[in-house]
Amino acid sequence: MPRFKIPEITIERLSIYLRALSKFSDDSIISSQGLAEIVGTTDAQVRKDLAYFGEFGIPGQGYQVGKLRDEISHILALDRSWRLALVGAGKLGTALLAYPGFKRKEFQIVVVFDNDPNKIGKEIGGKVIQGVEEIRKLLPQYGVKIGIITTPAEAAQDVADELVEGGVEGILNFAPVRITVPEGVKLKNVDLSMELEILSYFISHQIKGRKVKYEKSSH
Amino acid sequence: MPRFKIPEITIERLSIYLRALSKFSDDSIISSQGLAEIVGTTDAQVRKDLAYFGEFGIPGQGYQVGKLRDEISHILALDRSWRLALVGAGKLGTALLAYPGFKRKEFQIVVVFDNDPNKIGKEIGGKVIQGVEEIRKLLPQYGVKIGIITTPAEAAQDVADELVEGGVEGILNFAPVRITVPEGVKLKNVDLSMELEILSYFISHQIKGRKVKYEKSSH
DNA sequence: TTCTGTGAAAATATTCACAGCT
DNA sequence: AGCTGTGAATATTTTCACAGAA
Repeated sequence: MPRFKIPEITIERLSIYLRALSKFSDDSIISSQGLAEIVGTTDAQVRKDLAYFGEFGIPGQGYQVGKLRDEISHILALDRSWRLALVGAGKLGTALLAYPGFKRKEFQIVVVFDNDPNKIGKEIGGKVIQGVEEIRKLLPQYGVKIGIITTPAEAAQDVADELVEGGVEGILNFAPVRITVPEGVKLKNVDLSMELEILSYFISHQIKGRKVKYEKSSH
Repeated sequence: MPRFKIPEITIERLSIYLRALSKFSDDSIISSQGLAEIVGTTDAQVRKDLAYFGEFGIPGQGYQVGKLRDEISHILALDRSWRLALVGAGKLGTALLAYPGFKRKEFQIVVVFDNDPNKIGKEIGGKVIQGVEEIRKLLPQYGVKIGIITTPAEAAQDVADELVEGGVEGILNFAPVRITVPEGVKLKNVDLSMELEILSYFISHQIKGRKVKYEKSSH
């Protein structure tokens, strides 16, 4: 099995498998086919994805759910606790503070920053909002390794730079703008407009499930 | 050029190209290489993506920004107006109502639903919150074609079913659960936890930019 | 027998490299 | 001279199909 250069899509699927497994009891057994059906892929795909990392299954049986969950958690490094910083205490930031997926022991938002003097010092989700100029000083103190950007587009690059200065190793960017980070920092953009635009494309090109040929707008 | 079966990744990139173009004036010219550098891909990739849909460039020159923007907008069906329904008037829903990417003339949230009797009848973002049992009746009246689910996980599948009954052609699901929809309805899951888990994986496997081989947790 | 793990084959996606247009 | 559009070559990802383990 390959040791690195695992495609991101495989990691995404591991995450999906993990969620699907949560519906089963630890000591139950699930086959690659069973798991594949739940998440909408093929049995071969499931086996290939898992086989990158080891031999977790029992031939003739399948995968023991509890063990598989532990293995995937370990692969995704979810058997540790990540400390996160949230920058941008607006509506989206507030929503994320309450989002179930962000309220897990593996991912804890431990500091919140904003640049609005009216917000600084106030509490949000149990955290006192800090000024953005404190980022690079406070991140090491809080042991933050992941930063979440929920600022307006204009501020995003500056905030990213500060987060990098503060020593984060990963950034989740919700601001609707592409930002750049140095090598060695992992950046994930979550672009909500893009998702809508993709829907827009597929809806208008798949009307009634038919294959519709593309029509040029001009010439 | 192919007429259908365009990979989703190409559509994603078109969306990214479109955003990158917004920084330039309509009558400026940009080369595939210039665009590629901004969005972090290759010139060949840009040309290939665009060539699926037509010949938009000028050999020896590049692409005229205004024209290219119009063409991509047309491909993505952004030269029309989509009417959306939002189900789940919680924090995330409220945040989305205010999200810049969702406040464009192309995408208008025209109705909001919730199942909380305390919320129904109240206003949010200028819309009166309707009860979820009204979904299938009201969607056709409002001309809604896209539904956004921001409910808790438990409610998501039921809501999706209602949206489908109401005639939506696309669903953007923010609930942290996989849902299923019939053929002909396009589903996009936005899984915020997954993004964090991917970061978790890459950070812990790329420490100091080194290739670190994976260590099995057992055996 | 059933289902895993995995090479080999097939399908997709990306990159190369260049003819031809401006 | 410079840059597009595009077949051909590569590279990557998925699927097939089967030997071997339980």
